[in-house]
This record gives sequence, structure tokens and C-alpha cells, in this order.
Amino acid sequence: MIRVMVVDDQALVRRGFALVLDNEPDIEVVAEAGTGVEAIEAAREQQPDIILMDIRMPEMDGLEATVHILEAGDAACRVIILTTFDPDEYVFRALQAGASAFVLKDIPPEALVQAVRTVADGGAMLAPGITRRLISQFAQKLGAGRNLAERLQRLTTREREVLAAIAAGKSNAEIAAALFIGAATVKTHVSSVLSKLGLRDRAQAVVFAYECGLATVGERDVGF
Amino acid sequence: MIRVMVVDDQALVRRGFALVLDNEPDIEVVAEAGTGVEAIEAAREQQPDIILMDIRMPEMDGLEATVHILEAGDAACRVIILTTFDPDEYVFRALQAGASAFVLKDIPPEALVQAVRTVADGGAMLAPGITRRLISQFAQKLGAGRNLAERLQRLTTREREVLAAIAAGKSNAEIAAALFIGAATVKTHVSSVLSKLGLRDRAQAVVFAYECGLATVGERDVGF
DNA sequence: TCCGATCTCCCCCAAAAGGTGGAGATAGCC
DNA sequence: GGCTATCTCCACCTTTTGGGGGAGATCGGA
Repeated sequence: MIRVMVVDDQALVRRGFALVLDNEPDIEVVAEAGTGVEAIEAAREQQPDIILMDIRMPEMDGLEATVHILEAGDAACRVIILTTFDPDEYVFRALQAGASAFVLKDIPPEALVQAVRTVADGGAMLAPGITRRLISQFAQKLGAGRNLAERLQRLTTREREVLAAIAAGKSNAEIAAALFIGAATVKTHVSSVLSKLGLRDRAQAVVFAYECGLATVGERDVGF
Repeated sequence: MIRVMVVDDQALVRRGFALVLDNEPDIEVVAEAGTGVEAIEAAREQQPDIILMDIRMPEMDGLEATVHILEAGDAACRVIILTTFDPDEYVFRALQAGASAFVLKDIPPEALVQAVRTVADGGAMLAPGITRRLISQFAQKLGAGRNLAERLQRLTTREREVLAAIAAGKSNAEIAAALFIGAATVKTHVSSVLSKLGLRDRAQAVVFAYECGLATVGERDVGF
């Protein structure tokens, strides 16, 4: 049995969703809430598996409530964001907040039921148009450094190691220590890297490393 | 009427999908192909709206064929990748190749039909588990620089502008020219930025900018 | 009005970075 | 054995960078 909570400030909408879901044999609506604050409270008491969350609500919006509920963590629940429109900002904030699904309110009832089952099953679901944008953004990132990666191939192994170290924010002296070579050697390698890639200084080298995928956002803790 | 082509090296599988789709009143299967090469040929001749593409095939795999077909471009078609398993590498390669959907072969027939309609309608669709991974990867990137973004707030407006310029690979002189201020002033700002953020040199500043989201991969053409 | 923050610019100086040219050692290839 | 590529290091030099300290102007708030 999938235990669901429905959160929406409009009682009518809320009841509508609740009725549709409660009608399913394997789904049970265990709570309803009309504000973000109520939602947090109810989530803690009822520990639902799935929360259907509206975004625009008085007191506290659905995204903020989602963050709180998921951070509390005692509830191993997943959140489905429901919204009327799909402005980009909401989508990104929702994904960042930890939502498992983002669907528009105009989806057919069966699709909503299916979404609940999918998410309860560990899956995720996005409205088709949103998936499209997410994919295109992702593909852009993936494909960004293709010609750059080719230029990267002109470097020797050692030079790529040095470039990676530069992209980690290391000074020449630190690179020397890390690679167990002399400072003079590092300078030689750095010069080769810059001239082979057509760059001017190590700052540009860092940019290059990120753009071509040699360095990646999120893989380092900036604790210089 | 949605014109569909089915590509799979196993004739039985191919026929199965074709029959399911042809059974729908608004869908017409206009071509079938058993290899990537055949698919490219058929796509050019028949100009289908949607291509159901298997990945593993002899002669040329589905992803390579997808790239060729979409690059040809004369066909304004969208590709749905069908596969038995869902190894990550395939997913990323598929998205990069330009696929609009990535679904597993075990989806129920109605869902496949729905996917075809969704994609024909300009949407995109991913298998639930894949959507989940895509979201988590995306959320990771988005959330990467949260504490960092706070540190960013300690900078003044001008200092953030300077930091952005540093992250663009500009030298102090270039920044001065870009912001219409003196070189000495730039040095002052750079010093403030570094000391406020606890960084040592501009290379680390570039790293910081990428990690906190001030700079983003793919937004710049590295044409220093 | 005075204070603090910000933006602007200056001087001096030390350290780091980057360029040029050279050189020895090793390894693989024709 | 020559030839090339790579890795290692050195010396010399110029430019850039970054730090320290100071200073004038503006603006907004206490």
C-alpha cells in the first residue's frame, strides 16, 4: 500500500487529487495539507511514502517545504511536485530541493496514478517538455568540449597531468611536490601546455580544463 | 498521422513493435530496418517523424546511426532509443547523439504508444530509473556551490564583476579595458577578491568561479 | 554631521609566472 | 647507429601578479 499525502492550498484541487488516488486499490491518502507549514507537520506525523506537493502556497511554498521535509530525513519519502505552469526556475529549484518528479496539473488522472507508482518504485518522472529541456541542457554540457578534447590530445601524458594540477589550483611549486619533479621541470611543462593549447596563462588553462571536461564542477571541495 | 520507422536487428521484435503501433489509428509504420546502415538509407527515403531505434545491431549500432540521421538533418525526425538494459554509457551517448527518448524494451505497449505520441508532440521521455539518475546528477551540479555561493555574497558588486572577468581568462589589463577603469584599480579589486575568498591566485579564483556557478561550462567559446 | 562602505587610483616591492635557449637521459622507431 | 619524442633540469630575463599601505570621492545610513 502506497501512503500518500496531498498538499495544495486550494481545498477543491486537493480533494480532487485525493479522490482520484484513494480510488486506487494500492494507494491510500493518509494526509492532506493546505500550507507548507502544515505539510511539514503532517509529514512528520504520518510518514507518507509519497507527497504530492503544490508549489504556490501561502505561508511557505512547496519547494521550501520539500527541502525541510527531506532534510528532516526521518521520513523516507519522495516528493512529486505539481504545478500549473512550468517556469524553468521552479524546475531547477525543485530538482535541487530533491523532488523525484515534476508534473503539470493538467496530466490525465491515470498518468498521475502511474507517476505515483513509478516514484514509489524508486523511479522519477518529469513532464515531457521538461525532460526535453533537461536533456538538451545535459547534452550541451556533455558535448561542450569536443573540439577542445581533441586539442587536449596534442599534449603528452605528463603535460596533461600538469594541466590537471593547474586546474586544481596548484602553484608550480605544489605541482612539483605532487609529481615528485623539480620546479624547473614544472615550468617547462607549463610552458609547453600553454603554447600547445594557445593559452596565455594558467588562469586560461583552468578555464580550458573545465570547458573540455578535464576538470568537472562538483568533484573537488574548494578547500585550497 | 505520425509516421514511424522501427529499427531492430531481430525481425520478430521489430514486427512486434510495428504491429502494436500500426494498430493505433493515428500512427503509421512506414519503414523497418535491421541495421544502422539500412536505417540511414530508409530514413532518407521515407522521412519518418519518429524512429524507434535499437542500440545493439550489426554493421552500425543505433547510436551511431542516430547521429548520422540527425546530422543529415533533411529529416526533421525524432529518435526514441529502445534498449534491453540501461547501462549509463549508453544513456549519455544517446542523449549526446540527440535522442529524444530513452526507454526500456519491457515497457507496456500502451506506454510505448504514449511515448511515440509524446515525442511526436515535441516532448521527451526517459525510463523512470534513468530520469532519476539524470536528475540526481543535475541536482549535484546545481547544488555543488551552495556554501561557495554564500562566500560569493561577501564580495561587492564590482568585485564579483572582476571575478567573473578573471574566470573568463582575462588579464588585469584586459579587465581594466573591459570595465573602463585603471589597471591599478583592477589590482585592488583582485586583491580584495582573493583575500575575501581565501584564495591565493587568479587560477584558484577561476576554479572557485566554476565551482560556485559564477562561471559555467559551455557558455563560453574558448577562443582566447 | 560623521562614519562606514565602496570605487577609484597611486607607489613600492617581492614573488611568481612565463619565455628563450640549452642540455642530458631514456626509450622507441626506421 | 641515427632520429625523434619525451621527461628531466638549468640559467637568464621580462612581465605579471599580488601584498602593503595610503588617499581622494561618493553615497547612504546612524
